Amino acid sequence: MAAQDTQTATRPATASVGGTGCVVSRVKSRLQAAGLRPTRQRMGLGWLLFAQGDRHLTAEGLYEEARKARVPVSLATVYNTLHQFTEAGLIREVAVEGSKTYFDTNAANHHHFFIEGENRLIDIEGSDIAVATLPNVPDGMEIARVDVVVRLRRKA
Amino acid sequence: MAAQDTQTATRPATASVGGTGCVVSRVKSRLQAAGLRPTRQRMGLGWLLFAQGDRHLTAEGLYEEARKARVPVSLATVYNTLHQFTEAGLIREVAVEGSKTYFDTNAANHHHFFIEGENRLIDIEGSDIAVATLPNVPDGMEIARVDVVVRLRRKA
DNA sequence: TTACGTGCAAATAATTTGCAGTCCC
DNA sequence: GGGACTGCAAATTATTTGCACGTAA
Repeated sequence: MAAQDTQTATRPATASVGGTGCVVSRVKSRLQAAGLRPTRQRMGLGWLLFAQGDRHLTAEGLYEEARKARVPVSLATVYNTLHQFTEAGLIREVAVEGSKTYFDTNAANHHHFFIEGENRLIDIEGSDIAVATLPNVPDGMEIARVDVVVRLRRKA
Repeated sequence: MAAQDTQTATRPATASVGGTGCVVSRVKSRLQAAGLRPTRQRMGLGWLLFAQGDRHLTAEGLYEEARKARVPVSLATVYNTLHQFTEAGLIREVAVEGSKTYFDTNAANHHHFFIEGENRLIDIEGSDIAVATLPNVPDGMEIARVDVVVRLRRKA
């Protein structure tokens, strides 16, 4: 069943838990649903992550944004929080080579363009790509996820 | 054209440059074709990399093998050499999340299984997977490569 | 109150770099 | 011989951890 999910990019249902319409309370609800206390830092980072549509960022990047947005938080907490959010399924890590780890605020299955040289990620719309035939999976294993990265370079 | 290559996994033509049949001289030829002096270290690492079929390894891993095989080489040189080989197109980096960088001795386009928990990579046979529809590429860009990683987990 | 969070600084882990000495062409 | 290559150790970069203090339930 994981195979089919690969082709869709719908938001997870949790996006509207406790949907009062207010972004802040929605962030709060998502945290609580994940068993995380809605502390000032987590609320602030959650706001930055979820209030602006789908984004791809690094821990450093989010830390920088938090500073600009006057969210009082340390870099270590940004790392901790990103991992907790990932564990909770609110965001996910994107597998790209390179030293830094990128996090994607869209936890639903979808794929990416990766711009070589710029180290930038762009979402690929769900309907624009599909994995046709899936390979035989080794015994005792199942597919957790299928990641597709289309690497782009500037045309000559 | 990059799109179609995605589905094939044939070895690159360079694999047989100067093919006298002897593995050592074949490694030597490949290095020279890439403009790299066939030094003892590069020959040794080239042997380890190419004489055993397709492999996926980290710098640390190759260093360890070199030690066991009595190839005198330092870790720094292993890193340098892996990057030079990558630049020359003899091997390639595989994009998987995690701290370590994996190198693949098969530089041809093909895809991978990634075993979660074990951090292990397995080749997917070229014919077993295919990307059906490719997305529209942004203006001025072209596809450099398409990477597919099928993440596997042990069945419950 | 009290367990969970957070900040800071120090610790790791992977990788890169500077430079003196070595080796291939 | 001379530039390319290598080894070592020190430097960098990204990330994690230990521990004292703060704060939500």
